[in-house]
Amino acid sequence: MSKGRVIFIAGPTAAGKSGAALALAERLGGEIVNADAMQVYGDLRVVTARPSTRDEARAPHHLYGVVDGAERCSAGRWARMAAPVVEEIGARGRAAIIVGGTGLYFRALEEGLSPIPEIAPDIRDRAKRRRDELGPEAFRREVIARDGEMARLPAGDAQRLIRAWEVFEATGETLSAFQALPRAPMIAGPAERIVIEPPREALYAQCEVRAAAMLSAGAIEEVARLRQRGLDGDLPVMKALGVPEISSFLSGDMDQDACLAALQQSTRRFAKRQLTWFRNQAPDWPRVENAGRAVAFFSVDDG
RNA sequence: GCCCAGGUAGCUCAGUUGGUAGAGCAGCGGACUGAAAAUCCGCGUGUCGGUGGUUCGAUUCCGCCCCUGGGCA
Repeated sequence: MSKGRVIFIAGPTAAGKSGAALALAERLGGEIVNADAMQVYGDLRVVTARPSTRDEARAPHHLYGVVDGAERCSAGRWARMAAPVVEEIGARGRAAIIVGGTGLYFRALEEGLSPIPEIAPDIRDRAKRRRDELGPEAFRREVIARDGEMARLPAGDAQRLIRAWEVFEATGETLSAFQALPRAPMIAGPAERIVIEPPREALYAQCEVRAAAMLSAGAIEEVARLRQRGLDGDLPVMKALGVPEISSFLSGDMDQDACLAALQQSTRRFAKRQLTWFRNQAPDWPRVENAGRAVAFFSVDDG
């Protein structure tokens, strides 16, 4: 009946994606797969608004909290985990409902990534050190000298320039040469896709409600625990929305009101960036304006 | 009621010796191939409270009115 169905539910934070996925999983007898870059980390439950254990009991959930905060996930690593999970769900004759706000992850899964070898972490450290010693401008020039196409990147875009540098350093080939190679989708068959895109004002209001709810639901304790691990501030977990803000509160640089305001603002800004991403990078995905419509959208042509 | 001080962008304010105005914050748009809740790039969005007057020209000067603070009664 829902055999082999692969459903993508994307959209900005606080749009109601998780709830839609759960309702749909129950209705279709499906299983849920996380496509959110931060919800993969075990350390962050409250702060990433991960589904509760109660929700997780209502339908199978995959790839939530599966990576330790001391490690780095990545689009590639996630897609390599997700592809077999989706495959297995299909083999069970159930619908795979992939839900999250990380557009790049959906893209990695349906289009594949360029076949670039795994690069040892110490090479990235070297790239960072190199950028520190040369300065942003000279570092950019060094990257361009090896890979002319990287001239499109401004000197400030440390992350992409470091990536280009490390790929060349590790492989002797340019990043753009790899990116010119064909990519292979990581899942079979087309997925049914949707973007939940609520009106801006309503979405921002939801962002604010969510931020406030988080703080009174244990986010502060969660971040305090994370801080006790003494992890490198450069790790992805340390950059999740709420972690920097709550850290400032915990170290006394901000009072709780300022912390809430800061968290609300970064949540709004994040939602805006997501809207921009989907608007321009996924223009052909159908749109609905709220979670309820997303559920209805996939329920109609079931079977 | 009278006397001061103010009314300029969403907010806090600057400024124009008369030529329709600019900062910070907020906001908006864009880029996006293994850190993507990341990392970048770009953009002032305005009846200068209202209304008359003087002037070639008023946000600026003058009159009146309205509003907000503070003071005196």
